[in-house]
Amino acid sequence: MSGRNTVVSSLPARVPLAEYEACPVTEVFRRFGDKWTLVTLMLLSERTHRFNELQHRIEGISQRMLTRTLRALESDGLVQRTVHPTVPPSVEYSLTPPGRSLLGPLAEIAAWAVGREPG
Amino acid sequence: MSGRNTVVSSLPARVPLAEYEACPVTEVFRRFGDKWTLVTLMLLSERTHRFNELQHRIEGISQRMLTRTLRALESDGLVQRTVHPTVPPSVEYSLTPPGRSLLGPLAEIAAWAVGREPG
DNA sequence: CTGCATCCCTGCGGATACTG
DNA sequence: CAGTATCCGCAGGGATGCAG
Repeated sequence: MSGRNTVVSSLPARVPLAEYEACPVTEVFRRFGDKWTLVTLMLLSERTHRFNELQHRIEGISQRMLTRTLRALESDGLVQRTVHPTVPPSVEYSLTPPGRSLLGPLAEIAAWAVGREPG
Repeated sequence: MSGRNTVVSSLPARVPLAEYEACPVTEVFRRFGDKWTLVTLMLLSERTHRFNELQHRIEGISQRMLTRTLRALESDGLVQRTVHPTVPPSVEYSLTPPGRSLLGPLAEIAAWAVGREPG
């Protein structure tokens, strides 16, 4: 949407494609609209998890997708990855403060979604 | 996530795939994570639009995708489609009350997204 | 004007096998 | 244990053409 965002500010007569694709709000939904990001984030909101823990708690996720999901969250600065150089290696994932700050707004959406559930 | 939602309630030891996919919160993000739904919704939050108006205001969208996007929003009950049987036909799209009720939560996400923009 | 039908291309995501 | 590499199918989405 606008270079800032479309949800808050008023919209131009014609929404430029480039700006829309650069819109941070759009970006958020595209990120969390993928298959595994949301569950992963929610599990991490409980507590720190090891890689294997996550894989066992999320039914149906493959190693590949868990890795990709975590890497994406990490590069977004929402998740912190900590490697313990033991043998065998142990890697812990936890939410960063920005990651936690998302939980509030997320709960808003959740409340809305749940509120219109069946009827 | 859980049959209700994962964001609010506590998570099971193992998140069942079926329940996660049925989670309304997940569903919301998947819906709005697609390419055109968010802009469309935002334009409609301003006022009622005709099909052609929308297509001209959203740079880069194809007829096909605008149709699909609107149909999806309609079947979600977020958008109302009104056909005026004139020649040539005229079709108007507007937000339903449920559609409007989404704007608040959406603004929360927007604020969060904008808040962490560049730095 | 407002669509639907068709073709095609790309990227998401699953399955499997291999490494430090 | 925690990944990476490879292959591959499928759905999202663009371009174009036709229709009521």
